[in-house]
Amino acid sequence: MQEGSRGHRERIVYEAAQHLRRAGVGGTGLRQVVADAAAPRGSLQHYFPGGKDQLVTEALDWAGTWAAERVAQHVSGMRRPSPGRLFTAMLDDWAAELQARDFERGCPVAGAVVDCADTNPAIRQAASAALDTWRRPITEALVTMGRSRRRAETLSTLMLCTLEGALVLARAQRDTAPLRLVARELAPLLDA
Amino acid sequence: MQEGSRGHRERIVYEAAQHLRRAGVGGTGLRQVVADAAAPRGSLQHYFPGGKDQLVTEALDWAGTWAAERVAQHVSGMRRPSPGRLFTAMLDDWAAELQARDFERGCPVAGAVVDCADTNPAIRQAASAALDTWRRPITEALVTMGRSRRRAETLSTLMLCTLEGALVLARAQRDTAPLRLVARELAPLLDA
DNA sequence: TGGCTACTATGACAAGCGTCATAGCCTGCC
DNA sequence: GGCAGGCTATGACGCTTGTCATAGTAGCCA
Repeated sequence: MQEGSRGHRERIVYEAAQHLRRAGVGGTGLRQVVADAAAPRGSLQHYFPGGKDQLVTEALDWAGTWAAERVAQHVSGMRRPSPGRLFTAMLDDWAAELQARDFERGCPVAGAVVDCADTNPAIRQAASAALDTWRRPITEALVTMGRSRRRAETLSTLMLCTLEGALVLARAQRDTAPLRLVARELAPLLDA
Repeated sequence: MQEGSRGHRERIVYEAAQHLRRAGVGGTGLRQVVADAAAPRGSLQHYFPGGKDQLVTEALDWAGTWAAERVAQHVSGMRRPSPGRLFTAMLDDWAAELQARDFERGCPVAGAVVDCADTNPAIRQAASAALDTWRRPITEALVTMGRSRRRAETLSTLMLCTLEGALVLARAQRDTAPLRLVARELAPLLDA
């Protein structure tokens, strides 16, 4: 049953990430996570002997690489690539997700940072690493689009900042308007 | 002792807001709040019969008006006002705060949204209201600086989005670089 | 067959949480 | 003086949390 086991482990990590998106670290209960993952409770201490910290850390890792892959998909799916178009695609993606799930889930990294940046160094570090993982493919794409590496790093950081903040505002007012607004306003600057 | 009493109430609200900034709603314990406020525990059920929800709501209200006043101070303190300069002043303010407190505290609104947007309608609503309270003086200032009202609304939203996101990144990597970066990048666009 | 390993099951633990009930203080007013 | 009411003190409740100890099961390999 190695397949089933690894399935359990992966499902737990995935479900933990989804819980982070919904209610942050403090609002994520381990019993609920395993229940939603349809995994046995015993798997927790078997696969994650490091406890909640380990699980949250792995969830952030997973989220970072997932976001990076999503960026790659956007890049490869663009007919005429440009920084502004990439940014717009990412924002559209998030807007659709928020809309579809009734603003239930935001960004797991934000959830971790807001709850743990000052209280849990390991989780803070994992959140920072996840942001780097997410930002790297964006930077690379911008380089491919002709920006200098230095400029690309700056723009990718700007994109992530604006995206994260727009997510907060959007969830607060249950409206995707902020997402669309920042895409519209920033695209020209990114393409300049 | 009416002074002392009102002092207690206000200190509790203030301290609750500071706890929100540090660890979000889930990480804020009421016993710790009253202890840090040097207030008696009994004041909780006396002043806040609505429980934690009421306290968090009032803390967000307080934070919103505080932020609005801070904006007004920045505006009135600027020799040659411009949207970009206002934005830079706000970001500098936050950067200094993060630096001084070792990245301990972020934005209370973000803490509330990330933890409660999907689980607590009252708090989500209070967070949204706080953002409006914060954004209004910014919008008004931009109108005074010659922008159309419609344009001012757009720009103030953009400013808040970027600020909130930059705070998340800055706390994640314990570096004020994102704050300085977005100020530098966005100022020209705001002044255009 | 027996043992070793991977995984699961379950109950218990201490700690913390928000909330509430109850009683006591202390001041001001009649 | 005596009563009323704003405020405080304190203990307890029920619940949930993360963590752990312990036992149990299933499958592979010798």
